[in-house]
Amino acid sequence: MADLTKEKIIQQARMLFIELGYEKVSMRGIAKDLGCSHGALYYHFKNKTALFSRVLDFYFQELNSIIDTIMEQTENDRVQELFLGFIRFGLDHPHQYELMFMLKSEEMDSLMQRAATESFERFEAAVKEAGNINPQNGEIYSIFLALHGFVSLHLHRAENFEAVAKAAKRYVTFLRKTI
Amino acid sequence: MADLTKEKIIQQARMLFIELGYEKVSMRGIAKDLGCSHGALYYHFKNKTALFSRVLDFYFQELNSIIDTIMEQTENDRVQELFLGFIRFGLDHPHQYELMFMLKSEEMDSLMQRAATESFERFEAAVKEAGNINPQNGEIYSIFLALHGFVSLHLHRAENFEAVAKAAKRYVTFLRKTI
DNA sequence: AATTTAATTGACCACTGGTCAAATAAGGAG
DNA sequence: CTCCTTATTTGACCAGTGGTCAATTAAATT
Repeated sequence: MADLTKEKIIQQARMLFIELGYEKVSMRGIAKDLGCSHGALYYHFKNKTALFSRVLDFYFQELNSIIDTIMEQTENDRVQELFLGFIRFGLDHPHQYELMFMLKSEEMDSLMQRAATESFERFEAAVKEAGNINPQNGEIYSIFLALHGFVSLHLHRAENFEAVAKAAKRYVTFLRKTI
Repeated sequence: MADLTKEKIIQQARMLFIELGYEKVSMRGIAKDLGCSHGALYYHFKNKTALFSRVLDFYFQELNSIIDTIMEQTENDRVQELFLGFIRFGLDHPHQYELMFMLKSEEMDSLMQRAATESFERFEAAVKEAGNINPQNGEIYSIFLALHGFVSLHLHRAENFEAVAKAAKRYVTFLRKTI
């Protein structure tokens, strides 16, 4: 027994959520893919929300590692890379981005905000370091919001990042002017 | 009979969607409030989505009329008023805003885009007129996206517009610099 | 071997969106 | 008024959902 671990459940759920979105993934669906009953899932996670919040952690880790990778570069304009990197991440992983930043859910809010805030702080620190600046008054937060606006409204119109790469670059240039 | 009109259904649904959000409103719930069976609703609207899209039209009309009202002013900086007006609308009607701009739904997309696009065009024309400018390359669209970013991320953290009025004004000033 | 603990099952509940044959009401036509 | 057609409305029904829980099974401990 016990080959049904929390980890295995999270991994399976992770793929399903990305493929189908939050609503269309059912606990029974996850259980079926894992070859167990849906009741078993409720032994490991108290409800669908709790399972999803664990999956969310994974998603944010991915975004964090993208930021880290960009910061390891030396030759490029890393501020621009950070801005574009965020947009690219959103548009190339639309379902995932939606789950991370566009899902509304009472109980989820605090959990999501935890990871989301952490990701933002990493983003903010990276921008400061890359741009060798130290703006206050939440200017970087404003930029973050603006990037989110771009992503969220292009999410389902654009096929992927490449499809709006030009517009994204223009937008990023437009935003850079402000700091 | 026939005192159950499309209009009555739309009005009741309109309030319920705002109060509870899309998911938590059920056709049975609407029917109960109207004193009819849920089956009757399916005579007037082919499904929940179709009913909701009619409700959405109402919501966008409200936004449109806010834009119109601002444009009737003469003394104020109407560009700033337009930007702030959009943010205020979003934060003071969070549920409604969510339904208008943050709901993802396959079939809904085209319908929502129709009304949303119309609203944006009105916004764009207003900004051009108020600012006496004619920017190209979708700069106004960029600003619209940026405003949406601000609203969407403050939607459930802020109690209402007043709670973030200062940040909103800073943000708007920040955006104005770009055109 | 006996007992305790960890995990799993599947029947069950109240709910959802949606369908549809049947019942009901309304309006004309003769 | 009757007959027929058309416009509504009902409520049983379906497949599906998230969630609960007593009963069972497997594993570890004594």
